[in-house]
Amino acid sequence: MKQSIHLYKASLFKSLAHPLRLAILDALRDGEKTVTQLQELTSGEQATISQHLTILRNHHFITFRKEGNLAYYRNEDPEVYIFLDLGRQLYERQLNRYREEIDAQVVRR
Amino acid sequence: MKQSIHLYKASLFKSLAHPLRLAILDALRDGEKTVTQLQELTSGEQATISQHLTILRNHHFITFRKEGNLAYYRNEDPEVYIFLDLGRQLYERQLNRYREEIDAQVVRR
DNA sequence: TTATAATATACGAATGATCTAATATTTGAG
DNA sequence: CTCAAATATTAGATCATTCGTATATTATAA
Repeated sequence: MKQSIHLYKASLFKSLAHPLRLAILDALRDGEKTVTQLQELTSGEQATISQHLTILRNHHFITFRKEGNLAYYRNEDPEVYIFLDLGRQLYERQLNRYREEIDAQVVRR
Repeated sequence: MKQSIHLYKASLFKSLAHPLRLAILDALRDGEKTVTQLQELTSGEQATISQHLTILRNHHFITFRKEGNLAYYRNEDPEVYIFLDLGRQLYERQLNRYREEIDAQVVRR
């Protein structure tokens, strides 16, 4: 049955379906960052960031190394960016469609 | 900054992050289906299906036509399938691991 | 007109996700 | 050892999503 596939895929999408987690992944596009740096880049609370990092780690999108008392996080699966970028295309197509609708309405008057 | 993009993308992912909605989209791969057919294919409750159809409609992934008292739903944005398939391909290894976990849980009940 | 089938909607209950605040852990400095 | 900085974890409160049940709507048939 395909139900387990749908469950898995749903959990995959869910893990990406949060603005802060997307911001974190974007911030890690150009190499590793400490938690503090991620806090500054995304303007999220310390505990909140840490929790979202855990979620992304659990899904193997990111990993980290410890150096002293700093944790350097980095992307673990570059293909997630292909995925995110394709999501961007979807977004843009829908935006264009929406614009066309608006334009059509304006013309009709 | 990019916060609104992240918000939008998150809502996009969220709209796909449900097993039943994924099942519906899959069922519509080979052409239009009535709500009753979708109910049978996905074994979801009538009201539940209808609610999920509304969510997918709001995101312009699907649309429908009315014929008599039947509603024929169909895909509105083929690119969503490229997106769904990419997710599948890229994470198949993880999927297998996860599927084993789920199946093990199902068997246990 | 009444009845029935197909679908949609409304709304509260249940469930799940996220945030906040407090506390714990680890490391290095002094 | 004690302290401070960085990060993680926990518990409860809050918020969002989903589901179940009931009701509404619409089209058709009788």
